[in-house]
Amino acid sequence: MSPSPPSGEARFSKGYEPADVERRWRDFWEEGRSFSPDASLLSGAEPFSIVIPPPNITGNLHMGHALNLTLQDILCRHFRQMGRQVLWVPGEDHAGIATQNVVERRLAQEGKTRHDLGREEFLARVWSWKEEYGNNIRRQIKALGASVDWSRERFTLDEGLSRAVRRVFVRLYNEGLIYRGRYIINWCHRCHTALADDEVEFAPQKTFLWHIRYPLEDGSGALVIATTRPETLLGDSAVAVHPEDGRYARLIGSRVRLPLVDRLIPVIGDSYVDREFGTGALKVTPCHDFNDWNLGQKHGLDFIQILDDEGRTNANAGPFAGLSGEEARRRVVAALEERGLLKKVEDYENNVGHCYRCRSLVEPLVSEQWFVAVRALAARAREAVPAQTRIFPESWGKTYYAWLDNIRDWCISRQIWWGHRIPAWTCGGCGKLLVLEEAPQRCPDCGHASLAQEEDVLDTWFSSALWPFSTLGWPDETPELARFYPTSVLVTGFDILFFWVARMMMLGLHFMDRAPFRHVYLHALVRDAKGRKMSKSEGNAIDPLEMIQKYGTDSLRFTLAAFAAMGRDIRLSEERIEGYRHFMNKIWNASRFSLLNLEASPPDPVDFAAVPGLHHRWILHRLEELKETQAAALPEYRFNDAAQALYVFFWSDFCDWYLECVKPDMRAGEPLRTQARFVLWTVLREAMILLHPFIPFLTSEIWSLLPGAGRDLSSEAFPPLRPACRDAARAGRMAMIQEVIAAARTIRAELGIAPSLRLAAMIRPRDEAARAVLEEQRPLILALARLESLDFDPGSVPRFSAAHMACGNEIIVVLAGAVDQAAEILRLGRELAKLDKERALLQGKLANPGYERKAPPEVVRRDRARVEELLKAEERLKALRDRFAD
RNA sequence: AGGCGCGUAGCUCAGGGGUAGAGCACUUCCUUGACACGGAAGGGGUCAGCAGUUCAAAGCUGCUCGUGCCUACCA
Repeated sequence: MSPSPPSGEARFSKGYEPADVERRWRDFWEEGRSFSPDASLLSGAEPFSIVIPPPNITGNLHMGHALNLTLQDILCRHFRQMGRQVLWVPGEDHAGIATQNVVERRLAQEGKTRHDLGREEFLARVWSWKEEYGNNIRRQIKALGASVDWSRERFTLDEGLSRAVRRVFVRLYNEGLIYRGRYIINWCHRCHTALADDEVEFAPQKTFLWHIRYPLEDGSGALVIATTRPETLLGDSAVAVHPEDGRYARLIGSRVRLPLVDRLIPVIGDSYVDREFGTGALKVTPCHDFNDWNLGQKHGLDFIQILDDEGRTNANAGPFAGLSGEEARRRVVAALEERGLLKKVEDYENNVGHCYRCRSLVEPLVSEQWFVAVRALAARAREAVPAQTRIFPESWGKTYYAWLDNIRDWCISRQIWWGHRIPAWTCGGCGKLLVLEEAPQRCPDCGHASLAQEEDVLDTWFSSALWPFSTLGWPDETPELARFYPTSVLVTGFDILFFWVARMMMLGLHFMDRAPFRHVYLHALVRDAKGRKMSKSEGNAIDPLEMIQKYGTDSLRFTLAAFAAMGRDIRLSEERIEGYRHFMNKIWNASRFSLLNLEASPPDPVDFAAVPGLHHRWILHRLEELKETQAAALPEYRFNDAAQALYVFFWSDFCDWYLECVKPDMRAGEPLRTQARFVLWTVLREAMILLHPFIPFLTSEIWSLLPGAGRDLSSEAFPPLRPACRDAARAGRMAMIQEVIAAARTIRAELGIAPSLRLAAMIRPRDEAARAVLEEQRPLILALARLESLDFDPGSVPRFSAAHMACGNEIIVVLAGAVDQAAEILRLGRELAKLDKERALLQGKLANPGYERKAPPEVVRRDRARVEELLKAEERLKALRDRFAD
């Protein structure tokens, strides 16, 4: 069955028009549930499974998604052809903070905040956003032609996945791997929530380094510290110096008087302090700096919090209480200056953290949060690479290890509403903390019924971390889980190696006892023409949908595949997409030509290994090589190699040569025509199969028009290998014919002879073997070089003629008299210079004493033969030139 | 500060020990019954620089210069 086509001429227009074709095939694939492995048949063929990196529901797909989906789709379609049972699970991510921000921004336009609506109504608003944008994203995944199994689509907040999240949370809690406590964390004042370490992005900022005097307790002077955050001195509880710093060592154990606050704080020694930086003395504010927090723990210092979760000073700030951070800084600096405690102020540039979702300033804050103790999980995730999971390209392994080796506990609670609410309740009676999968009715200890659930939700990445098994049905023991876990490969950008990949590794290993993927393929980031990361906010994004509209999905897909060389970023250029649209058109027209020369039913079979035509044997040989390249490249994620091989095969070999060779056959009688039809049909047919994973729409359309095509192409198997068609010797003979034809064309072009003019030509073969081949292929040479006649072994070369060498064969074109002889002499001179240069290079190489001894024999033989050939060619060309010069 | 990567044709990029490739752009000719989104023939490159390894280096090694990214506790 095929989609209902428009009939007749419209179906095979002169140029390929993707829009209509794509729409029809999209509908067809969707209706047919073509890509849904039957659950009752989950056995037999070896499985191949991928879980989609779920796009956020915050907006539209960008070019990174287009790349990601294209590469996965190529793999899925390829392995389907290879007979594997393929499952590609689609889905979307609820993207906690990001989505909440988007919806809050929309509310702000109505002049409301989420607090005006209340939790329940706000969540209803987010859900309706999700419906709208979830559909949008689904449409776009379909637009790209992704062969996902929509019947198994999941959403990180759907009922099943929520159950998985609660199960995981409770288990980890009971195992002591999740805990709650007051710690210093990253706090985004704008999003009003905690962030994990990797959700903070650092950016340089111009600021000042304030040098402040802290008077010694005994009044004998002052210790000068340098800081970028003078206002936090209100919460200082020590000054730290390096224990071996000659300037300060004697002060360790003494005390200094904290300016403005007048509190006595100790001077401590710690080798953490960098003697070179600033004054070599460091103020320690355990509640407002990560390092100071560590020092505070280590040295048992006081923890004095002076800023609240709004970033405003609290009662601990004494006279400076109730101010914004900025205002507090201004006033503290002014007060210090007034008292003569500000020694100097330097310009300074430092790195400050920003929220990866809203870009606003992130500051350390001490608060009560939930954490995952990751050390043990991380160790296991580290061990699993490469034992269970191979990373491509391999070099990313180092980065993966480094991150896991230095990992800190993962802060998983977020003070927002959109997400998985933490399944923990506090009993209003006895205060007991209950961590349970389902809401309890009453406290098991005291029987009290007033139980308050945690307000916080989980980090979005917590639910994403379960994706490879939660989407397959876990915690239920589903057939899908048994069959498709671990998945075959995760295809994703390296930018979420830590956020996502490492965490899936940790939780997958912990809960499934197996790493979630056999391979992780990290592809490039798509950047703009200037090499910047494409992003909506920067306004430099190339919209994939716009490209699809302009050039067609297949053009975009093929471009992305051709660009997807491992370990390198992609700078997408629209010109390149346009270039590959031309390729699509070429495929379309070559098929159009083929179909015009085929009949309604498949041609009668011919024994491939016995077809007489050299061009047939050659193209069949090249086809075998192409199959080999593709079958080798795709399992190694060398998409660009496969794409390039397809391009060269189809355009250079098939269109430029084979089709031209076949044209005379089609005008000839039997059996030539039948043979040509069968080989042409076979090659085109198999080329469509090989191209299909890259450009599914165009190939499906052509397939549906091919005689005897049968079912839809997406369920067609990889073409059978034909070892008997591999014939490098014959392919080499064809190469010689091609060169001879090119030689005649070169003469024609360079001497400006009209293409319409049929020329008489002569040929002096290199040797007897070459003579046999050339004589046999005389009709082909006549046709493609547009010759009137081709004589072998002319007794004498006519006075008006031009010559060119091809693989040691001398091609002589007889000119019609009125030809510029001087031009030919010049041309021969250029040709000679070229040959001479090459020969000199080779002879130099051969003259090297070690060469013959150490180089592989076939290389030496080849070079020798080439020199011979060059010498002969030069000799002949010189003779001709001399004669013309007379 | 460490780690990773990149510097190849005018531009965007493949390739990778044994005669330099693609797309776009450029020159000339061609509407030859698939395709002008095309065909044919060309021009254009000391493959960043230097030194090594090798019979042979654009490729491997080291250093230098330029450039990009990631990680990190420089107040």
